[in-house]
Amino acid sequence: MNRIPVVAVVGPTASGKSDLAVEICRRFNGEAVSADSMQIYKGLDISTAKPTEEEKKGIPHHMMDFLDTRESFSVAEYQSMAGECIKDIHSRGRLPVIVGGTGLYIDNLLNNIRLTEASFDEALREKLLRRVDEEGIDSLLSELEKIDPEYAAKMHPNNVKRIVRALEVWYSSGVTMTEQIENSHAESPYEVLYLGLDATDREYLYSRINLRVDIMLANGLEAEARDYLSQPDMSTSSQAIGCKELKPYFQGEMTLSEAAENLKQATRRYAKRQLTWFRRNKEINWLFIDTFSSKDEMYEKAFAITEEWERRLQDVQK
RNA sequence: GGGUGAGUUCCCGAGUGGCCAAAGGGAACAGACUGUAAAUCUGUCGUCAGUGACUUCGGUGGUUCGAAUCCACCCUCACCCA
Repeated sequence: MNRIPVVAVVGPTASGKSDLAVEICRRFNGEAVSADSMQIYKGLDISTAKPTEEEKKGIPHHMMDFLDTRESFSVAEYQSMAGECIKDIHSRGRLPVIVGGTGLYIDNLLNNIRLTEASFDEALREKLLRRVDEEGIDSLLSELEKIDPEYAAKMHPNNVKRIVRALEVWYSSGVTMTEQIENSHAESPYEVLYLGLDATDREYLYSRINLRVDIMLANGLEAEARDYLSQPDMSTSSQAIGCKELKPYFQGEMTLSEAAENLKQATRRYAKRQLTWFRRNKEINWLFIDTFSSKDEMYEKAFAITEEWERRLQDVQK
């Protein structure tokens, strides 16, 4: 079976993924496929740090800027939509370049994880959540122990979301979470080259984040947040870092600079969690942005790795 | 000049004679993660050797078998009176 070659540019926020992806696309005839749980939304241009038209340099960007902020979204939808994008780009003879910081989306997509058959049942979740309030989580955890002792053993009692989800999967599909995970490993249709961005000095990354938040503020983040927060009924998008941190300022509970500090901190913590996620993927070719004397030098290194990967792919096909 | 209150481990903050290396929170660091993932959860968090030792609670001295906790003086800060 011939796999579809895909380049994946991953890393924490503010590490320079978008720029690198664009350069890879320019050099290798590619198109970008965003893997970002928040850039899928329309609006929120500043807070989610979407690349501007100028920064895109004419490269098509898929899976970005198409969903209303009131709509919820999930990994499963991402996986199937992005999968279609990849197929389409490949069929046109171009290289799909996945770029983003949402590790879950990337892993599910590129490893071709098969999720449960059963679609998400909101009523069931509400029912289980109500039971948590009424009976306490211990009751649900011991129920899970009877159904799936292996998975239950890994659950901390505070981990309400995952305990509820495991029960949810069982009651809606008759499959335990342990079985589901075992069954999920399908063969991947992709041949992936992972390029990861990080910094040897964490402070270097953090100062880039701080700077970026200041730039966002200067570019009108406040107005974007005011506008966003004025609309009701948001789901997935309400979790985005950017607008919610400014709310206390709008409500007069803190100064703008205090809110900005919180926003920077939330972003730094997010970057750290992203790193934790990506670091366990041993296939990633890490590029440490603070070890290059210029952006171009870093791009050249990335190009070299990509060229070698392409060469190896061609050898295999011969 | 007088009075009152306060100074605790990176920060906030509890502790008012032994059970205190010192609650709790935050930050930081590390980890997890299978349909909410920019979310959620966990662990570590004075130092060193790892069931123990050592140095900490503004400073100095004292009381006591024993002090972050009591006493004296000093330093700093806040507020009040002049």
